[in-house]
Amino acid sequence: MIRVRFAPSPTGYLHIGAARSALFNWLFARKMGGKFLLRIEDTDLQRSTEESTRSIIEGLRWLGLDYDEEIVFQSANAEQHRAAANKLVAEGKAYRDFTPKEDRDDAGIKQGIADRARVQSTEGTDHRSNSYRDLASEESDRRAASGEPFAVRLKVPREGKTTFSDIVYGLQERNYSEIEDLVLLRSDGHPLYNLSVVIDDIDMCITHVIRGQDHITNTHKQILLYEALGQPVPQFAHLPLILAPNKGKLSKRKHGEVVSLTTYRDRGFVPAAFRNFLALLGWSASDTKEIFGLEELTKEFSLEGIGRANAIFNFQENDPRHWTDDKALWMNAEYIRTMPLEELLPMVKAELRANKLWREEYEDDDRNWLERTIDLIRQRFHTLKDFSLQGRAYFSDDFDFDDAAVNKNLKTEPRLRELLPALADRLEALDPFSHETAEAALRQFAEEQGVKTGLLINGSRTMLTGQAVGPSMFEIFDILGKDRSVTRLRSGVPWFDMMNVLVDV
RNA sequence: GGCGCAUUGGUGUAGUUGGUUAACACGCUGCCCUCUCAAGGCAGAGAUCACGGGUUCGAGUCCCGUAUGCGCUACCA
Repeated sequence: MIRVRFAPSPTGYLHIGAARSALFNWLFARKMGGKFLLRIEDTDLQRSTEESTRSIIEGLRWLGLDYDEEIVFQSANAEQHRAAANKLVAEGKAYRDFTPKEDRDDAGIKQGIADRARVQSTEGTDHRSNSYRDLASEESDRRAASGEPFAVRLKVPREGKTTFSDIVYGLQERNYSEIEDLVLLRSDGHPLYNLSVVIDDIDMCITHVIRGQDHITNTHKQILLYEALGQPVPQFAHLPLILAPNKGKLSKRKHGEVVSLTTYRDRGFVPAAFRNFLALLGWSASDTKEIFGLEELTKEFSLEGIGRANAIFNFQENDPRHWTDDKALWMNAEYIRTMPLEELLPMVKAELRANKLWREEYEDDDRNWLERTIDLIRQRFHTLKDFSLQGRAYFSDDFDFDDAAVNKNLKTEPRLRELLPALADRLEALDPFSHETAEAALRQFAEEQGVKTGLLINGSRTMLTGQAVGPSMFEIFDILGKDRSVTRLRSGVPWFDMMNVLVDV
């Protein structure tokens, strides 16, 4: 039975890279009929927050990635991790290091690594040599018993190498000489990442570890631990990373909200669309298909289809039109206009409700009208937000007029101020009032007045919706109905707004 | 500094065991459609497949080197 896990550390929002890891794990589990488990790696108690845990769970739910079994909180297993480390000490596979802990701040660490490496290469000192490694166990026990603080380090063999075959990257080798005796337990007894991961993965019977490529060097250390513990080593599949447009790391500090999954929910993405986009970052089916529903995705997915090169998440920070990857935006629009209406409806409902545009009649009496309207306006929308923003005039009489639209479609022809109310009179007299009759009436009226139909059409569009763009005008008349159409054509609001503008100037 | 990984048009990717004009999607340009804007249709620009050697009749595909980028190198995860 295949068992995989998604193991985020709850130190912030759910990063889209992590979300993709979760997706790939989930897809693999579902495809293989295995289990997808969730483990919260909250061993860093200072940085872990409950809020972050909540947002991770919410994010997974939003993407439709349900997990099996209970969530495992890594911090709850600390005792077990310690016991494993102590067992390794007792067996002589790990040792106590009584070297006093160095105090280093986060910023100094990267520099410290480089400095130490330089010293090592120029002076030939081996930072890996540790005098406590071969301390007699009696002596070690005595000092520990006397209360002297110590860290526990794994005894990495002097000679040899670790080897594993990564499902994505192929054969990986690393000489033991390049691996430091890693710390398992801090001097305050706190278990460290590599230990905890291995113990928990063993405990959860994980068969395949699918995670970011940044863990590839950790994998060698972890294999050493599996071996020391006498446990079978799982399969590994490392994923290429998702990078920023400058090919740098994608981080919240530098790039802000584009990297947070919740942003996509809040800005009106359809989960299926974003999930589809995410799946295509670093993975592809061999054919040219790109639009995948969940079932298709599950069916087509395979670890072999994952590429090795890091992918760039292409967005332009200071351009609202390209605030995130163009393809993601396109994908979302594609889903909005083509997905089954009954799947879209609940999302639109939530959006309208959040903006106080929802009416209960939409559930029953006006259900049909709602469906027709949504189906009509969704053709041009890019996000769910558009239903309450650009689409506002369809659901409320209280909507704004776009300045550019007023300028272009109304202001340029002052005669419209009389023509449109006159058109309203014609429309009011219609019976029945429909797409066809409205069109015929408008065209005839235009001819009588000696004006272009386009003038009346575009003017009407702006009067009725506040916008310069939108569906075919006669569809709008039909959807809005006679009363609202007529009222809005007679309304002086946009003209009034314009006068205000003029007065202000 | 060391180790590892990667490198196909602006971006995401295809390119089967090496074989004619390097394919698809997004984006971009133009045209058609048209009451606007999309969608859709058509056409197009954009890649000496990072660079340099080599193997071969023939290399994006194999080998070596170089460069660049990224990752790791912590008593962080």
